[in-house]
Amino acid sequence: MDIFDIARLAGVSRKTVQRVLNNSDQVRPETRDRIIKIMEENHYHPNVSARRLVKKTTHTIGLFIIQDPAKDRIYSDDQFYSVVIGAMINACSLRGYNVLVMMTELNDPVSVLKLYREKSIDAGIIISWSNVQAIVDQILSANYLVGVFDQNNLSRRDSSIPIPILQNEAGAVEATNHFIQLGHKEIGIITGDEDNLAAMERFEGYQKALVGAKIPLKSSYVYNGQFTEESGEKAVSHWIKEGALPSAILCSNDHIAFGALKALRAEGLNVPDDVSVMGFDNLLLTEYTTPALTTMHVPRIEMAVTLVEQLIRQIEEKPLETIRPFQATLVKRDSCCDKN
Amino acid sequence: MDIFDIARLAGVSRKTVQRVLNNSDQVRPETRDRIIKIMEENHYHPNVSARRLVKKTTHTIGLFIIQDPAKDRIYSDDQFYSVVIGAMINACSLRGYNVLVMMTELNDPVSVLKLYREKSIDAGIIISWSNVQAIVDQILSANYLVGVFDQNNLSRRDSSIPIPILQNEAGAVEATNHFIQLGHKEIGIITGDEDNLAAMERFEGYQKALVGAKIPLKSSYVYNGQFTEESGEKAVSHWIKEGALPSAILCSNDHIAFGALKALRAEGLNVPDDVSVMGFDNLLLTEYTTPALTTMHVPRIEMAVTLVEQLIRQIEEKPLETIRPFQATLVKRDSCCDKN
DNA sequence: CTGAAAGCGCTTACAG
DNA sequence: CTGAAAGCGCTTACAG
Repeated sequence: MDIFDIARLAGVSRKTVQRVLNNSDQVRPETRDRIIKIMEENHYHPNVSARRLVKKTTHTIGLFIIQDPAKDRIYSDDQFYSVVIGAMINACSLRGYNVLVMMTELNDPVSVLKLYREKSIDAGIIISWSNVQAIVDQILSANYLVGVFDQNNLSRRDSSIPIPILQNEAGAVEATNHFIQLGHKEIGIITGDEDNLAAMERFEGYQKALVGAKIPLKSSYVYNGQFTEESGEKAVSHWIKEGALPSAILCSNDHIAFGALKALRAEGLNVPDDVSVMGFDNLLLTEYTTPALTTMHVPRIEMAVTLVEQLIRQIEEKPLETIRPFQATLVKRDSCCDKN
Repeated sequence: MDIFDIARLAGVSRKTVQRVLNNSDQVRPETRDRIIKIMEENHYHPNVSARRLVKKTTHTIGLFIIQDPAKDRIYSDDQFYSVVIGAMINACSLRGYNVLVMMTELNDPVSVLKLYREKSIDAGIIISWSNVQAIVDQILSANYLVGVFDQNNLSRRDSSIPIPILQNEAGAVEATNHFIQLGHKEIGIITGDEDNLAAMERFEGYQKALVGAKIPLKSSYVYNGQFTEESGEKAVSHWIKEGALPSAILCSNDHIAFGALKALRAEGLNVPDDVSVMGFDNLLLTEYTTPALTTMHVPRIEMAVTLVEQLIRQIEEKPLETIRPFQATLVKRDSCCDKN
C-alpha cells in the first residue's frame, strides 16, 4: 500500500494524493475528502523513511542518557531524572516529535555522534550526572543541535545551546532564611561536591543569608561533603563527635538529607525537635521519610519542557526566546521546628 | 558525504564500499582497511533512511507508555516502571536496537498503530497500569509484533506474544509463610483491586499458606482494598475501629504498605513491635520508610530484559525460547517482628 | 487543479 | 574481486 495505490483507488494522479498529504488547497474539497476516506480505510500512512530521505529531516529528537559508573545510575538508583525524562518525552510527543532514547557511557561519544551522522535525529538532548562538555563540543563542532539538562553539566556557559538555568544561590538563601525566621542561630550546611557548580552556588547562598541576618559564619558548621546519602551520615557523626551539632542543617540536596535523617535517628535524636533538617530538590521520596522532609522544590518538569521547546525552535529555525532562570521554592513539611 | 564520495576517495567502485559496510569477505584486506580509514576520517555513516527504505526494516523498537488518567502516572507518580523502562532501553541499546519512546493515552490506539504503519518501528512494547488487550488486538490483527509488560495488562493469555509472567501466588505463599515462621497467627491481608489478576493471585497465595499451616481463615482479617496508599490507611483504620487489628499485615503491594505504615504511626502503634507489615514489589522507596519495609522483591529488571530479548528474537525470526515464570523473593528489612 | 520526470542515498540481484 | 542498472516510496521543481 503506497501513495500510488491510493491514487489508483481514488482515480487520481499520485500528485493529487500528495497534495492532500501536504494539506495543499489545490485540491477540490470533494476529491480531498474522498482521498482521505480511502487512506483511512486502507490504514495508509506515508513511509517515513522515504520522506526523510528526500526531506532530510526526521522530526526526531535523540535523548542521550549518559551514565557515569562513578555516579548514581540514571533510571535505577537515580531519583531525580525519571521525572525529567518523562516530561521531555511527553513534551516531544505533544509537539509531534519522535524521541529516540539511547543509553551510553560517558566515554563513548561515538555512538552519540553516529545517530546524528546517519541522519536518525534532527537534534539531541543530553542527560547526565557528569560534565558533558567534551561530547557537547564534538556535537557542536560537527554543526549539530544539542541541548543539555542542566547548566551544571557544562564547564562553560554557551548561550547558543538550550539549557535551563536554576538559581541555586537564591534558593539556598531562601532555605537559610527559613531557618532564620524559625529562630535558628546555629545553622550548619552539608555541601555537595566541590567541583559542582550547583553545590558551590548553594553554599554561596547559605553564606549570603547568614551575612544578611548578621549571624556569624562558623567554619565548624560547614561540612564539605558530596551529593550522597553517605555524606549526610558522615557529617552528622562528625558534628556529634566534635560536640558541635547545629540546631538546623541545610543539606545541599535531598540525598544528603536522607543520610542526615538516618544518622540522627541512629543517634537517638529527634527531627525536628532536637535538630531541624532541610533538603534541596524535592524528590518524590521526601514525602515518605520520617519525618517528611522540608525541602527546596526544583521545578524540573518546567525546566525539561522549556528545554524541549527551545530545541524545537532551533530545529524549526524559529527565533529563540530568552529563557528566564528558574527559581527553587520552599516546600514545608515536618522536618523543621519553630524555635520562636 | 555519501557512499559514492567514499568510493571516489578510495578509488574503488561504490559496490566495493558497500561490501565493506556489509562485512563481506569479497574485499581484499588492504582495500578494506583503506576504505574503513577513509570512512572514519570523513565521519561517514550510511544514511539510515535510505537503508531502511530498501531493507524494509528499521532496527528500532517502539516503547509505548500508555497513561491512564485513573491510575498513577508513569514517570511521575509511578515508582515501579522507571526501572523497567530503563532496563528495556539499556537492553535494546546493548543489542544495537534503537528505541523510540512515545507517551499516549489509553484511548488513543491510532498513534500507536501509526508508528507501525509508517514503518518507523519493527516491533513495539507496551507499558501501562491498565488493561491494554484492545490495543494489542489491533496491533496483532494488523500483523505487527508487540510485547507487553506484564501478564497483568491483558485479559487473555496469548502465547504468541512475549510477556513476562510473575508467579504471584507463590510469592504470596512465601510472604505469608514468613509471618507464620515468625510465630504469627493473626495474619491479615489488604488485597489489591478486585479486577486485577495479580491481586487475586496474591490473595490465593495468602489463603493457601494459611491452609497449609492449619491456621483458620478469618474473613475479618481480609480487607478488600486497592493498590493504593489510601487503601492501606483505610484498612488499618477499619481494623482498629473494629477492634480486630491483626498482628501481621500482608500488603498486596508496597503502596498499600506505605499507607498502612503511615496509619499505624498515626495511631501511635509501633512497627514491628506492635504490628508486623510486609509489602510486595520492592520499590526503591521501601529502603527509606521508617522502619524499612520487608517486602517481596519482583525481579523487574530481569523481566524487562527477557521481554526485550524475546521480542528481538521475533524480529529476527529466531526460534522463541520458552520463558520460565519469574519468582518474587523475600527481602527482609525491619518491619516484621519475631514472636518466637 | 493535474501530470510526468528526476532525485534522495542506499541495497539488491545480475553479470563479468 | 568489481561494475552498471534497477528500485525502495516518497518529494520537488517544472510544465501545462
